[in-house]
Amino acid sequence: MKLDDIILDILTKRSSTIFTNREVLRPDYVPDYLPHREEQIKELTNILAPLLNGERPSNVFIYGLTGTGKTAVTKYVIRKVNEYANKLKGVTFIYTYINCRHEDTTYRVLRRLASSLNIRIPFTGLSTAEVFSRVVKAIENIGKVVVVVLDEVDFLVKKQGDDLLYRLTRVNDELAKGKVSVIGITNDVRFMERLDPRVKSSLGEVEMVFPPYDAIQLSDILRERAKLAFREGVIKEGVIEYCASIAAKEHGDARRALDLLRVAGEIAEREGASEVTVEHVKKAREELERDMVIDVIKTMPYHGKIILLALALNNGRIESTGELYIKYREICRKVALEPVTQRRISDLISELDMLGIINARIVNRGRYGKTRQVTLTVSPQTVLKALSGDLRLEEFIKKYWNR
DNA sequence: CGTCCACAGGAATGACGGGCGG
DNA sequence: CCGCCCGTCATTCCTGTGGACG
Repeated sequence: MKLDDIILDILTKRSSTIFTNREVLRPDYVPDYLPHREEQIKELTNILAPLLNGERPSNVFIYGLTGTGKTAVTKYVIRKVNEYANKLKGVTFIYTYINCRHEDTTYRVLRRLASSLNIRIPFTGLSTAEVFSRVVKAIENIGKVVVVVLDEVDFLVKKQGDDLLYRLTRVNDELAKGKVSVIGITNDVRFMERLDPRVKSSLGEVEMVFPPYDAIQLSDILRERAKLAFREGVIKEGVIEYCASIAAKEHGDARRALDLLRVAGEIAEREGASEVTVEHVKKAREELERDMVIDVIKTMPYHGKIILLALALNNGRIESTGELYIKYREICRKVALEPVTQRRISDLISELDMLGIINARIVNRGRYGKTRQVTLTVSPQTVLKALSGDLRLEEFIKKYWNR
């Protein structure tokens, strides 16, 4: 085959035999139709309606597990309100969406907010107080309502406290012209308990709860998207239901279901298959797990990796923090690395737990103390594979595991 | 029924590297 | 270029705690 032909071949294959538009399966895509969220859409629209007249809507606090449509509904409603307002009377408000998982410090959140108000703030170098006052000044100058959506706001509060929330919800007192309205989104059940009562009352002017989807609702969502994403007839019988049932077991997470469907499609395409089958979904599940683990491991501090290694070499389960610490020290000795303290290990365990790669359950063994029982949520093989990117550990694994 | 285990996890602090304004 | 501020990793010291054991 001539090179030209090869290139042409690849390019034509790109116009996929499986997908018509895979973008609609991506987690940040906001569809035009959100099944089973009519109630929430109505309620939020009601709350935000005052924006049409340039009035400040109540602060809203939205709670719901991951993949229950909190973000999609919020973005959707704001977009609609904005379009409608623009048509009717021009720009009546400004809004900014900030994901606090990525912008997890007061400073970074403020910087994001600032940039949506068209003021430039350096990466670092200024005090947060200075940035805050610049933002306030900008809001004053613009003189419109600013809607601040803080997604996964628990990340911010966990790290930096609720100071920023307090000040944002109070800023209206010092402003003559502009106004701020905060929409906080979280999937942490116990988030509200940790807030200062003053913040609690102002942020929670209105509270909304998004219940998880059940398997049937997930199927509806998937079918709706599959219509847009796939060529007709490529999805085999039972595939959608299978994705839905997996996701339903994992607390009704629609994002998870969509990921499974998308990756299954990608695998089918890679294999040159003409249909997406249940087998593809199974493979997709494994691939997603591997990707997640690799991602987490890459961004873990070195000693976190060693903890995972210790866990993997112990069949993914260890009965107490103390025991894990001993195993950890053993590995450190063998790879000639200075171990960190148990206190630090404790934090690393928490971090891994939060990321969902391990399960750390607190158990009370009475006379024998209180500790955490740690279980890997992914297969040890996956961890070992992910870890083999590291030279030092790779050598260790070869020596003590693969013999 | 009080003790006391084996930790959990908060608070304070510090070393270090990176980036910006001046 | 300096000084300031930040985020990250880590240490030290600490107070809190559910329940089996004596």
